Amino acid sequence: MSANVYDELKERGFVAQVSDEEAVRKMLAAERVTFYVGFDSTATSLHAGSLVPIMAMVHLRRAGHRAIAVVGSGTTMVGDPSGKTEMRQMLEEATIRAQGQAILIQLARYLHFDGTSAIAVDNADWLLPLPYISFLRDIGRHFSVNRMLAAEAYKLRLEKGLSFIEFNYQLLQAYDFLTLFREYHCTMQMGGDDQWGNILAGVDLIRRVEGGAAEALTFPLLTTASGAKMGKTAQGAVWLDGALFSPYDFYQYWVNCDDRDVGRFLRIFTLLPLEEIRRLEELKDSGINEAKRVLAFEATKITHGELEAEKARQAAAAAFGKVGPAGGATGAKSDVIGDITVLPTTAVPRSRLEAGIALAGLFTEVGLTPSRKEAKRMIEQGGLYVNDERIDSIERLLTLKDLGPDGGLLLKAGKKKVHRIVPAD
RNA sequence: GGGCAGGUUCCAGAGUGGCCAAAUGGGACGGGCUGUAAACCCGUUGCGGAAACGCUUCGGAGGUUCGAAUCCUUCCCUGCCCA
Repeated sequence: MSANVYDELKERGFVAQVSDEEAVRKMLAAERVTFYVGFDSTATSLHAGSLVPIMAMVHLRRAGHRAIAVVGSGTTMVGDPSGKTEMRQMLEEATIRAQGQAILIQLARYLHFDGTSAIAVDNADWLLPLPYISFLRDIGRHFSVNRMLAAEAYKLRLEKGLSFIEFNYQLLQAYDFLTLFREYHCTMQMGGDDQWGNILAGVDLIRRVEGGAAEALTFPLLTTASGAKMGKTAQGAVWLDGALFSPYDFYQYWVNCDDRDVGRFLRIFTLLPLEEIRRLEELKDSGINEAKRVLAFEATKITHGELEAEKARQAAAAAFGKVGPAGGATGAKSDVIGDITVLPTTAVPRSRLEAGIALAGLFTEVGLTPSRKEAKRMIEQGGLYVNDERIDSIERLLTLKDLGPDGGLLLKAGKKKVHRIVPAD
């Protein structure tokens, strides 16, 4: 059992706040610690932001500790008001349950639940049957409304309105921790920094009710250097589910990160040794793209597997390898002219190509542009390309003549969004 | 339950009968410069149309009017104050 998991986590940037740093460090060095992280069942998939707790769990588990992943179907029915401006949309119980199941399956990919060193539970199992009055008497009496109201997490909501149901969230999360403490001797809860108050409430509750000692650790809420929330793009969340967000796009998400974020991201989202990361951080100017490719490959490998990561890498190399007629300058690395066929592809009936296809429609059809109107606008602005050649007129039709030697052709929207078209008979 | 103030396009926020597809700012997107980065500069930002123009939008439903985001009725929702 490594003596330094805590220090490793800290050095990698996983630690925002800890209840008692010395106690946690000692505990993690001396014994097999059971810890937990909760995940909301608000969607059918987790997104890139959730990788922070996931990776922390992976590190701890590798160091010999026991991980409990709690899917929060019970708490999701209530909704956490912490740091939120508005009340969360109420979801149906069946929906929440189904989403919880999906998330559990997703988590299994990283944690390989075996019932002993990685355990999966759903808090709906113990929260839903709770009897109201005895819950109030046993648990509710330990909570001070005065203190809750003073908490920073509720400040926003006191201005905008906070309903009673949400006000109970903290009690439920604290009760989760108490339950896990009792059932599994779980002594540490981790979560995003916005969960600090909720986690501490659990630590307090364990002390008051059981006289037990438990610890809290939070992760920094990552934002990108440009201020955006981690794991969000203009199109929406960076889902971990390949069906919602393709491995190729996932790979590109990391490649396109801000220079300033590369080091931080390598530490958190990859398992590369720190020495290797430090070496990559030394890269400057255009060399830093090499570090980004490593980041993208490693991160994609963890979420989608090595095969998908490799495909994504090759597709990116193909799309940005500067081999097209328009690419004057030679690309940085001409080692791999990647496999172009792994790019997102749509087959179009040959007859349509014979007749000639209006481009604005086709770009929209394959999802490169949201509407024909937008596609036309982009053509006017010189933002759409066929085989790396700028489309100069909205009259332009796509025909068989556009097919390249490989039998397909490439559509580009902007410099980065690519889609391959192949004829179908 | 009573009183007051509100619900506008991705967000914030103007607009109070025609000049409104709707100011301004932010965001986003495209172009330029670069390194698939940042910063900066230019442009775009409801849908359809090559265009003329048409269509759908201002919480929901109904109504007044030649004409409504703007007026009336009613319903839903939010905030504040009082109970």
